[in-house]
Amino acid sequence: MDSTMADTSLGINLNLNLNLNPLHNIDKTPGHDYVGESKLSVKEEPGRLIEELNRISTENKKLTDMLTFMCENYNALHNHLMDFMQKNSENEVSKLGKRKAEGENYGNDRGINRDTEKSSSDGGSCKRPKEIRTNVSRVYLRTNPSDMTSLVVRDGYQWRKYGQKVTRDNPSPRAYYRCSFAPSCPVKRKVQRCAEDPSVLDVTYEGEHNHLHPPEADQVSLDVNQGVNSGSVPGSNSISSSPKVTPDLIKPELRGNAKKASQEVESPDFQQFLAEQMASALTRNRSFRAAVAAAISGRILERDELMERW
DNA sequence: CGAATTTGACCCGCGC
DNA sequence: GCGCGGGTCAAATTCG
Repeated sequence: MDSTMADTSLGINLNLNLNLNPLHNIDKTPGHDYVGESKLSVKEEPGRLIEELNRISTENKKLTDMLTFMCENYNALHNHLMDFMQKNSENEVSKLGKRKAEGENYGNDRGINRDTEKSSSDGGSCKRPKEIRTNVSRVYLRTNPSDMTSLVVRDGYQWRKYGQKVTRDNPSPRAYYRCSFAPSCPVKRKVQRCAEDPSVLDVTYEGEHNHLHPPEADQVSLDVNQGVNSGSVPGSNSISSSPKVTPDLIKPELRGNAKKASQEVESPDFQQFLAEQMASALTRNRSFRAAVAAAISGRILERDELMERW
């Protein structure tokens, strides 16, 4: 989950009411004159605190519910996207015909396996059946129209380019990358500009990462050529409207099983973790920080005006 | 100077 | 068998 989780595109409006209790927004630091609660008697204080605690608890519960709801929506959306992408890649394979479907199957360690493949086919009829490549995902990214030559796509993983080719059906070259984050990682990536719309990059991922996603510090949001909007492509097979492209190609065993995950989601620890993650994601979001800053400064100004009137 | 990228050569499967 | 095209290799070059 990243900062995009806070996106209103999920159809959820997180009304972070910063004016819940204006009294508590007032700065209580010793250096400031504070006029509000000091008039309360010592007897009234515990009751008021309990009341306040209850209010916060209720609020916390509401927020947790909203968060859970958002997560459910996100997961549902993610599943839809994956189904959609899988269906499209299947259609593509059938369209491209037998040759391509088979040709892509053995792509991986082709050079290494050449001999073994040959020897296995020497027997004549006992050719090794070529399995259908299932872990192929395709992503389209809109790039900056001012830079139509670069094929750099940042998705958090570390890629090493090992080839470039001009293909027959597309005048723009296709770049071949291998995942170099882990030496043994078999994942490959092909990047090519769309023939119809050169501002769109067609990124094909093949295989499963046998390692976890690189640490947060190494991750860069997928802004092709830095600071460029990625987006949907009308009429394309699959779309990437998320600022980060992290195809779900990590081996299932690394992902953990779904049942365990759902149990974890139920646990209070996870709920707290989720809330923390959300908070962290929100605080990383520039526009959110700006909104908070504006709201806080608004409150401070409001308080100053009140103080002046007093 | 080491790592990453470029690029021409090569390999292999497929269609004719 | 030959040519075409996609994919890969590896030496040369560039970059930090």
